[in-house]
Amino acid sequence: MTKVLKPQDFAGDSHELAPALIGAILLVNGVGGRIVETEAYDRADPASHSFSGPTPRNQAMFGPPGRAYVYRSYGIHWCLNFVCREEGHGAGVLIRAIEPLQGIDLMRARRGLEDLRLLCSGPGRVGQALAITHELNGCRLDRPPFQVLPAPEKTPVVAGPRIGISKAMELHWRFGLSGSRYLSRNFL
DNA sequence: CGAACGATTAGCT
DNA sequence: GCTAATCGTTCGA
Repeated sequence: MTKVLKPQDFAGDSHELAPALIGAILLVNGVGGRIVETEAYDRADPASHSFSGPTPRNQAMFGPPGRAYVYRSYGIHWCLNFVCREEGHGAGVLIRAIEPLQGIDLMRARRGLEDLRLLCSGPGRVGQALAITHELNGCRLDRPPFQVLPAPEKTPVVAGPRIGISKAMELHWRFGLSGSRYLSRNFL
């Protein structure tokens, strides 16, 4: 019986939780794999959706930690975040890439793609492969359909600038599993 | 009420 | 490397 991460495990700062989640297992209805890339976002961070305070879209970020914040990206993709820190703070960790491990055939069917390497290597791709939609916004991560298992003690993590943002580029809040071939992009 | 803009991706040059 | 696709959210008038 493997222990799942509980809400209190998500109570830390986003830039501390994001690297700690590298190597953790994320499953949605039993489908998913190992988290190999994350990014941290914070209320005091101009690049964060929560920077300007609560709005209808980002309300989940201001709710209790240990829940999902799901948003639509570019009108096309669904992206998954883990809400962290204490309730009302508006911090979260974006799940940018996972290494496919379970339900691979189903993920291939959802993505219309064979290549393992392209299956979940990007936040929009993760959303499509795991069938993430707005219905999961605000849902607890320690209950079905979610399952999040902790990362091993020794997990080599690398950091770098976040991707696709135009503000706060100096914050190196993108984290990856060192040497993984399932990253959305390599680290310099 | 209108307009600009994305925490992106796939496909083409 | 460059750009279209596509639409909800946010902000200014």
